[in-house]
Amino acid sequence: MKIQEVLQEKVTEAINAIYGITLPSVEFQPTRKDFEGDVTVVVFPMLRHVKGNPVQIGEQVGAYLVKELDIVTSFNVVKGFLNLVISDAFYLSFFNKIQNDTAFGLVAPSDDAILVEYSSPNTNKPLHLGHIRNNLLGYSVAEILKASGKKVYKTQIINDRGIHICKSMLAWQRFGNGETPENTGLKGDKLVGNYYVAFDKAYKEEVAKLVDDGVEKKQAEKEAPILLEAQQMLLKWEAGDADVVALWKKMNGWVYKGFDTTYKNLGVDFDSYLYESDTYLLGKDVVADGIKNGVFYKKEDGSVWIDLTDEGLDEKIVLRSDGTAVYMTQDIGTAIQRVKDHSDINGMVYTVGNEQDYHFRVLFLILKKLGFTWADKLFHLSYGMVDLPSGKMKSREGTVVDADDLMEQMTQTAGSISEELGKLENYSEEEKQSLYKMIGLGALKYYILKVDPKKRILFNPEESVDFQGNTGPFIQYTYARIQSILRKAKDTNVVWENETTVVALHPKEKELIKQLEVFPDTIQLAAENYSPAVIANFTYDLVREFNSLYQQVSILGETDEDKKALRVQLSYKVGEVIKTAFRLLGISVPERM
RNA sequence: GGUGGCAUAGCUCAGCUGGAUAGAGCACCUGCCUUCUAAGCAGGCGGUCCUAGGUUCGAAUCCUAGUGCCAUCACCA
Repeated sequence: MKIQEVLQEKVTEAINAIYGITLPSVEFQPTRKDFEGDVTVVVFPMLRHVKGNPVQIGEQVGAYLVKELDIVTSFNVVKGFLNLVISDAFYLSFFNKIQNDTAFGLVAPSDDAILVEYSSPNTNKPLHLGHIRNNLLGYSVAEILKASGKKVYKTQIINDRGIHICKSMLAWQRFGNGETPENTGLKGDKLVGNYYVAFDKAYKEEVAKLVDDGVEKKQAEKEAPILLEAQQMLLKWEAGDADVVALWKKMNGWVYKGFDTTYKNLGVDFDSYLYESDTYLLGKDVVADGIKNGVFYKKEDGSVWIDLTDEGLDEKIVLRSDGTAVYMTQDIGTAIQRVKDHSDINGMVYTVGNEQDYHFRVLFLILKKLGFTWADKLFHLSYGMVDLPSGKMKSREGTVVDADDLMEQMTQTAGSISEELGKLENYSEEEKQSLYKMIGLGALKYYILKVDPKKRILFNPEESVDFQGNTGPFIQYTYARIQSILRKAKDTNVVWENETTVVALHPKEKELIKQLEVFPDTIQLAAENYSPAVIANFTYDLVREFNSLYQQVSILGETDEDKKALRVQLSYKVGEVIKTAFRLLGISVPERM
């Protein structure tokens, strides 16, 4: 049984015995470092039920607990706080229980399934830093949900059709001279992205020329020939024009290959994909039914709307006057399709930036009004933008931090730091490169995931991501250090796999076990809040606690064999927890660094 | 203008959903490598928790109003 449950029961019992009153609940918190004790009972909330002086109540309850419970060895009362000292025996017994539990903290997957959507890029340009945050968040939340006991499907919907890809296609036709990823050596998504930029340049030139000729700017922006041509191309695509479709397939193929490389480097994956070209017509039937049910209504021009003013929102269009689908139509269809495809799911998570908060509020509300009971189980995992000091990133203007470049740069930085420290004499060049990548990406991922998803991130490319302090490499370093201890322990035949027989703990050892103890709750908390940051902060605290122990006491130099074994055991367990926690963040840990 | 989000040390962030003297990292300053990896440890400096009210034993946390920044309110996706 957990310590809080035991204490809860006994504190209630104590109050009942002394005052004859049954408390509905008892409030606990970890004792602050400046006071003696491990667990603190907050007496103040009891005053609502028990009349008396908080200090006196604390004293009485404390005395009762010490008498009745072996695990409470002593207590002190400060104001309304009853600080309890918990026996070493309790922590030792807890540690004995978990030390060989390879699934410590994890809950076995149940039938409670959930679908997590993330990434979902457009196919006309390469992935950038904004996508990195999306991917890391979505992947990590999926892993955390899995660890918390859910069955998880990772998926994404690829926006492979629309005017944006037509722009790249048109520019490539016009200026491309037959360039391909093969004959240029460029990554496919980069090549296609270049033509998206080329389109924008040509378009702006045409607009400027029209304006020079006396056309109104707004008019010119609508009438630039190259834009009209791109719109024509989209119509042809929708009509199934063979040439256009062939070009579309070819260029999307290049992009997918490029994306695959980026995803692989980033270490994210998916269980299934949906393509907008397959789903963009879904939802139209639903809209038709919705009109019959009176959920939607048709305007004179034929466009279809929903009135959400009663819910404090606006009117929203769900079908154009020409009968074509809008974004919302497609999302309605996609949601329904997903429920059909995964009959076991009990919820969906959409990892999409907070600029679309309104869209998802409307989407969920529409689905609810349409009578889908699962609409209540949808969650928009909304996250803040990644901005540069110069402002927002814009692909068309080339002010983006490219995902591949950033990963490469992080890897190089990790490499130069490593070289400088020079701890890897007997590593091959290949091993070194893979380690640098692990560290560089660890720094990047941790940097992004440690902040609350809701918050905006300001990314300054000039000031490189740190490798010291509260960072990924710091935690990886601690893991590597532990592995070094374990290797040496093995070499010197330290036996540490058995239950410990030590009876008294060093204060630092106790602190470390206390931190290990909260790991399972931390995973649940992270899952409830869809927040990898919770895991990151926990891991950082654990590592700091370990490093403090490491500097203060000798592990392998300990002369008492039992104590030495316990410290090795503890090191091992801390290493395992770091590894598990980092796996939930999508970060690998090295044997050496 | 309406709606939503955010505001904590010079900078980047925590703060367990109302508890004790608000915590870390970076930066700056002191110490600690002939002993398990110094990407580390120990310490110092640094705060009007945006402002003003309110709720209560108790507020960075909850409520109200205001200020600032961001997003959003399209027959774009």
